[in-house]
Amino acid sequence: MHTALLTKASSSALPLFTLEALPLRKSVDAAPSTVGSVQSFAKDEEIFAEGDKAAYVYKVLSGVVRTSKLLSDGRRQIDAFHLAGDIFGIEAGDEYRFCAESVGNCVVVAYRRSHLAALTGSDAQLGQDMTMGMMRSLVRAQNHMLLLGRKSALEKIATFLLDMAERTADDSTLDLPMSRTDIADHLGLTIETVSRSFTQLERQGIIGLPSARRIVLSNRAALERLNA
Amino acid sequence: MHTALLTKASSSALPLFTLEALPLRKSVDAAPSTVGSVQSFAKDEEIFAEGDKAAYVYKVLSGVVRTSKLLSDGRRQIDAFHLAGDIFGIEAGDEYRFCAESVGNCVVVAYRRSHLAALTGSDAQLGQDMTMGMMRSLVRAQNHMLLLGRKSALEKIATFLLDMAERTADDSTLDLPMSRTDIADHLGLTIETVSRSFTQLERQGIIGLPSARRIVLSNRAALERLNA
DNA sequence: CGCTAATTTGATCAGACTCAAGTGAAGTGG
DNA sequence: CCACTTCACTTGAGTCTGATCAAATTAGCG
Repeated sequence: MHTALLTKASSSALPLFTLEALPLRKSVDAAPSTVGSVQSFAKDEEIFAEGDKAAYVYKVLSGVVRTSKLLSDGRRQIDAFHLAGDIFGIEAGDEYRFCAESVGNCVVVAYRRSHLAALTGSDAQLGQDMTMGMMRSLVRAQNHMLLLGRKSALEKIATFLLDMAERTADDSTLDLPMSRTDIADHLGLTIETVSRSFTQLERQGIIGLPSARRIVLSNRAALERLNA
Repeated sequence: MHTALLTKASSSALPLFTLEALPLRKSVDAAPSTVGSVQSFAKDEEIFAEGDKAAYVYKVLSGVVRTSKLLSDGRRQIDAFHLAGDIFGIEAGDEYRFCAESVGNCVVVAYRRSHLAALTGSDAQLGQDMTMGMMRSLVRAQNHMLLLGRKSALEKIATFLLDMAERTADDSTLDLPMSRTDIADHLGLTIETVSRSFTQLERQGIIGLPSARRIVLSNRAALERLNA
C-alpha cells in the first residue's frame, strides 16, 4: 500500500541483477577489492560515519543495516533499515551524510565508488541500478515524511509493522531484527511510547506478542485501517 | 549546514544547464510540446494530482510549487516547496505519488517523460540532470525526516527560515511565498504553533516581522543555534 | 544461577493541539 | 474614496498526546 510495495517488488527485479551478479562472479577469479569486497559486521558495529569520505556504495547481503543522522545533542533519526538486497551509502557529494551501523550480525558488499562512476558512464545497466536504488530510497523517504509529520503513535506503529511484514514476513509472523530504541528513533517516538503502542495493539487483539521481537499480525485489516 | 547548501550550490551547477538550455533553444524553431511546454498557473491551481499518470517531469521557471501527500482524513504533508530552477514530478513508477499545486502565480516547463526516457538512453548528460534532481530531492527529504522526527516546533521554524533564506534571500530579509497553513503542513505543525513560534522568535529579537510574510533575520547566529 | 540489558508499566509533566475569539490587511462594491 | 466583506494571521484558554522520570519485569547470557 505504500513504500514497501515498490521496495519488495523491485528488489527481485531485473535492474538489480547486474549489481548482484557482476561482483560475485568476478570476485571468484579476480581481486574482489577492485569490484566489490564482502565485509562482515557484528551487532552495532559502525560501517561508516556521518562525514566520512564516501568511497563506497554498499549492498546488504544478509542481516540489517540502519542509517541514521544525529542532532548535536544526541537526538537520533534513523532514516531507514536496509535489508538483504538493499543498497545504501549512495551519495551525491563526497562525504556520507549518514552514519551506517549493523543492527545485528550482517554481511555487505562494498563497491568502490570511483569504479562505479567509471562503469556508470559506459555501462548503462549499472547506472540504472544506482538510479533504482536512489529512487527506492526517495520513495521510502517521502512516505516516511508523511508518517513522521502527520501520523499518530499508533498509526506510525501500524505502518511500520505492515512495512516490515511486506519486506520480510512470509506468513503473518514477523521477527523484528531491531530494538525498541531503533524503532523509536525511526518513527520519531520514545521507546516507552513504542512499547505502549505494541501493548495496546495486543490488548485490542490486532497483534500477538509471543516475545518482545516476535509479532503476529492477527488482524491485518485493522492494521491497514490504522495505516490511514 | 544542511539541505539548503547542496540545493543552492547545485542549482547553478553544470548538470542542470542542459535541461535548461536544450528545450528553450529548441522551442524557438521546433514544436515546443515535443520537448518542453511552458505552462502558467494562478494561485492554488493543481498541476497534477496524486495518482495521475506521470507523463511529464516539470521544472519551475518562476514562482513556487508545493508537492504534497494526503492521508485519507485530509491530513496533509507538504514534502517540498520547489523554487525557480527546481525539478519536480520525477517518478519511478507510472503515476505521481504526490499532488503538485502552485503556491502563487507560477510558470513551469513540462517535459514529456517518454521523450526524456529516450534521451536518457542516448544522452548521458540529460540522464544525469534527472539523477541530480533526484539526488537533491533525496538529500532534502532525508534532512527533513530528521526535522519532522526529532526537532521541536521552534527548531523546525528556525531550520525552515534558514533554509528558505539560503534559497531565496539576498540579504537578511526574507519574503515567504507561502501561507502559514503551507508552512505548518510542511513542518508537521499546526498554523497556530507556526504563528506562535514566529511571535516568540520576534519577541526574543531573533527575527523581525514587518509584515506576516516578511521576515528579517536579525540574529542569524541564534537561529543557527536553534538549528541544532 | 546470578548478572546485565532490554522491555514494560506507572505516574506525572509539558509541548503542541484544539477550540474559540480577536485583529488586521486586502480586496470589493457602492 | 470609503464602508464592508473576506481571508489570513494572531492570541488566548483549556485539553490531550506523547515525553519524561522512575520502578518493576523479563529476557538473555556468561
